[in-house]
Amino acid sequence: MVNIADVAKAVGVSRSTVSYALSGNRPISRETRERIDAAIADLGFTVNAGARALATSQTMVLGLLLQFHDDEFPPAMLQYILAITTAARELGYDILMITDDHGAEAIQRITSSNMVDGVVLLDVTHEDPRLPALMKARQPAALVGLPRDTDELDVFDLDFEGAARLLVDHLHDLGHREIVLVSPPRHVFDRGGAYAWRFRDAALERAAQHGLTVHAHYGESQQPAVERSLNAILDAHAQATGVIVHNDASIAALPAVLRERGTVVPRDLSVVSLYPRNFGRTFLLPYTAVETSPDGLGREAVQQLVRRIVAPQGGPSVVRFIEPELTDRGSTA
Amino acid sequence: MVNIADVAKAVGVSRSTVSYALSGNRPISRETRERIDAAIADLGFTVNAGARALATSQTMVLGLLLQFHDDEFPPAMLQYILAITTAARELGYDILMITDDHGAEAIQRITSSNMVDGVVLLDVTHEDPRLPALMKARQPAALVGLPRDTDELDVFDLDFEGAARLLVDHLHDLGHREIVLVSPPRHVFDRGGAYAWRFRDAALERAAQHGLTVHAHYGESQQPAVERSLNAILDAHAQATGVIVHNDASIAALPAVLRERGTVVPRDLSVVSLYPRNFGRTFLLPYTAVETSPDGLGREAVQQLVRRIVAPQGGPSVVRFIEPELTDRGSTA
DNA sequence: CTGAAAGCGCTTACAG
DNA sequence: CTGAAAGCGCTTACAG
Repeated sequence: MVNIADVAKAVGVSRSTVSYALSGNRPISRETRERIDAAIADLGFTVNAGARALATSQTMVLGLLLQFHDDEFPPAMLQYILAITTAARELGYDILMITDDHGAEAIQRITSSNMVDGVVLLDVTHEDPRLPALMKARQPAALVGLPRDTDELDVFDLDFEGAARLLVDHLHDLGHREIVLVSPPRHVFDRGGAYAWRFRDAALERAAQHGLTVHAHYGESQQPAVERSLNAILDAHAQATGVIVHNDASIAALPAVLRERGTVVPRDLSVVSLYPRNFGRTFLLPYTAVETSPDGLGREAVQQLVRRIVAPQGGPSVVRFIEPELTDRGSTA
Repeated sequence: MVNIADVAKAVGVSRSTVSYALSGNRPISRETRERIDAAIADLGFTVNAGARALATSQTMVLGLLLQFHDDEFPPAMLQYILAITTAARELGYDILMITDDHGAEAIQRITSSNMVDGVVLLDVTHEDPRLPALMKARQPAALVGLPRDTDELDVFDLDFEGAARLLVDHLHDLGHREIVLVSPPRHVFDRGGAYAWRFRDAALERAAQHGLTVHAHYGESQQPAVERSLNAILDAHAQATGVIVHNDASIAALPAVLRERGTVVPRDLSVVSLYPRNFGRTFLLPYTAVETSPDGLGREAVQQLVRRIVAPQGGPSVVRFIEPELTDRGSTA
């Protein structure tokens, strides 16, 4: 292992000079700087991450906490992971992936041992059991998903209420009077996935204002139950002219289900939904939809987290709801 | 920050005694050990990861290198990530996720700075540009995917040749004489995804031995091209009685395509494929298939990597091909 | 069974 | 513009 002392010796300067040349934290004469750079390249020197972390109390690593629930939709989760990793890298940070079942313990483990400078929490629930551990940690955090109590927390999420209103309005404006809503599975509600009821309740409320009839149902998240439940729901409401699908697994399965039923969109049924734009690469999703943005959400969370790391007392906590945007793909009439 | 000196002071012993109590690397009297444990719990002490890494030259972190190509199938990739992270955790390691575009530089960066004790490489290609950086690294590696030159490398992959033979034999034994093969997209071949041609070439060879006619085609990886290409391929070979799909995106899209075409499996067409068992949770995949095993593959790779870390000179390099297993789901006749 | 001390490889006030 | 030295928080031979 070539270390900073080797470089210093090769150049004939002190270790501190090499260190300052590395960090730029004090002026170095052009000549010594160049000789130092040359020696570093020559010897193939790289700063030892552990030593630097020990000296500076900064690891340049962020923890990413996720839990792969059964109802999680793999493509969505992967998109979050990639977006967060990329955003972090752009700011000079690496990502420590934590998928432990016991998130609270994992947070305690990586923060108290100083393995990370901050933490990103995915899939935050209403009463997220990981939050107490987070509050005790020295390091700041950024959440994706809305907890009940947002005090002192930086939170990022889609504006699901707004998205629901946008979609209900869209159907209402087109003249639909009876619609079906396919929500996430019941156990998403049970475990506190606030996005599920935030969307549903806002949709129901808006529909009531419009005098619309809405049949709200839990969808499923795993095949073959997804198809079965979609068929059962559609069977039960043959007179409905529109459907709002707020359920990744269900919207992915919908095209095949509708083909099998001989239902033509939008002639026989209008369909609107809510999913990341690039799901369309993996699935055939020709539906008018509000675009959730795992990329944007992940990126904003990371940026805010890094801001906090750099300036721990940098302003009040933020709760940011991404504004929903509707993309019309002609699946409504 | 409470450190080991604080614990030592609280108990009235030396720092080394606390350290040895922590590691168990030398006998400690029961009484002192208990008082140390109590003090640790009391003060909420946790070993500082950076300091330990510096002292031991071990980080207990593994690097996981992946690149999300356009042709990558999200559910498959996520499964690898989760399997590897879980397997690592069971052995006491955390995962540093690296998704950089320039894998070689990233390897150089995390290994030379000693951020990781070893590296897992996903999606290894025939002439993988990351391998030179790997050979230069102090840390050992485990590859998932077969490179041209496996010297000194621990490599894990499915036995794609065996899988191809198994599927060809299966169709042949049922009396099929003309079959279609849907391979990964052309650019997977171009960039050196050896699994693509290993499967195809073995299938063609076996078919020739049997006197079967095989129409081999590149499939696509992104919608809507996936459906379009499947339809074109099926149109072109209406007389074929069986199809082998070696392409995640295509097999996921196949049920909808066949419904649309009015093709009933296996009455009109026999279908066999190759995909991870639990794709069936996300997609409706009622097809007889060889089960690829991202979980098993990832786990074996991690276990071997950790073995190497613990015993750097521990035996010759291994190239392990997982034996293919056929699950009959009745999609052939 | 336990302690004093060197060392891991950095950074950064302190001095000049 | 540069150097000598303390310190970050551990581990582990060396001694007893």
